[in-house]
Amino acid sequence: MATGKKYTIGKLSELSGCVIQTIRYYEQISLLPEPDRSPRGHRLYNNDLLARLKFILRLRQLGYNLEKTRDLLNIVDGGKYTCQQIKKKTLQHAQTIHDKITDLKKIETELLKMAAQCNDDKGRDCSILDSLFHT
Amino acid sequence: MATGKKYTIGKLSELSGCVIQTIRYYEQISLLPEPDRSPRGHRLYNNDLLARLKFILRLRQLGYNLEKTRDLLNIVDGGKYTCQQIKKKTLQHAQTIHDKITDLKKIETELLKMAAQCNDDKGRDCSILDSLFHT
DNA sequence: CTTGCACCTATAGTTACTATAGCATGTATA
DNA sequence: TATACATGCTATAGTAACTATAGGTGCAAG
Repeated sequence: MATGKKYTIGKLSELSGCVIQTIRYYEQISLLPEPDRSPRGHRLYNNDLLARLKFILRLRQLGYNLEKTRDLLNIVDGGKYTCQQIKKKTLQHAQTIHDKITDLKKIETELLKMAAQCNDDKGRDCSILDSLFHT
Repeated sequence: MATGKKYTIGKLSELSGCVIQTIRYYEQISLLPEPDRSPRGHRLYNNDLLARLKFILRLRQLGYNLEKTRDLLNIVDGGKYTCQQIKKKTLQHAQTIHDKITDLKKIETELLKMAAQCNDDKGRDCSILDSLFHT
């Protein structure tokens, strides 16, 4: 099997949906390895790097921050993991997401409660501002 | 009715629960006005400023960013608002919180679905990584 | 007298990008 | 042949909302 296809950064951007600056940024912080370069000095990517970038983007979509993303990449790169470990980490992350949801729900409830107390007046006597000022 | 009590920034920090640096930061970005100064140049706050700071902190707790916070402060400062307006803004903000909750719930569902597909194996054949790599 | 405390200013660091300036090179067109 | 355009490059600054640090002042207690 010959060497696979090579993409410029523009093509990688197109294929991954990730803007060029972010790709370079991920390289800078070593989430992506330094790719080959053309004689002109342009970055050349292959399918492996495309897959790695997509993996990173998927984790970001799922709310992993870059540190957690790096952590997972290291584990996968090292090859010394068990499916159990990955599951545990996944559930831990799900829990942090769940905690955020809980916080936001509390906030939503408070906001709706405040809004419901409003007499919908055209005046300046505002129960919302009152409760904002006295809590 | 004599002039009210004056607090140093340390006291204001204690009374409000806001750290000193943040108080100075809010002053720097003009969320808080420049307070009086002692002969030594130390900031001196009064109850009005304490109330204003608490109001800001409350909005921050409720998920308002500084721009939205500033917006509300301007409205209150201007005095030209109706209770209706405030209610509308409150409900709009509640909606953005709700949207965040919706996003996070989607993420949580996906994470739990992935975790549920895991065979809990001690091996390296991991369905979670598979789905992460192929989505 | 010197140690400690509370305050001061100005500046840099954090996260995860995003945008800009200024440059090189290859291709398409006038 | 000249020039414009596209694509790439590096380095640096800006964003949000703080947080932390360095270096300095002045007062009071031991």
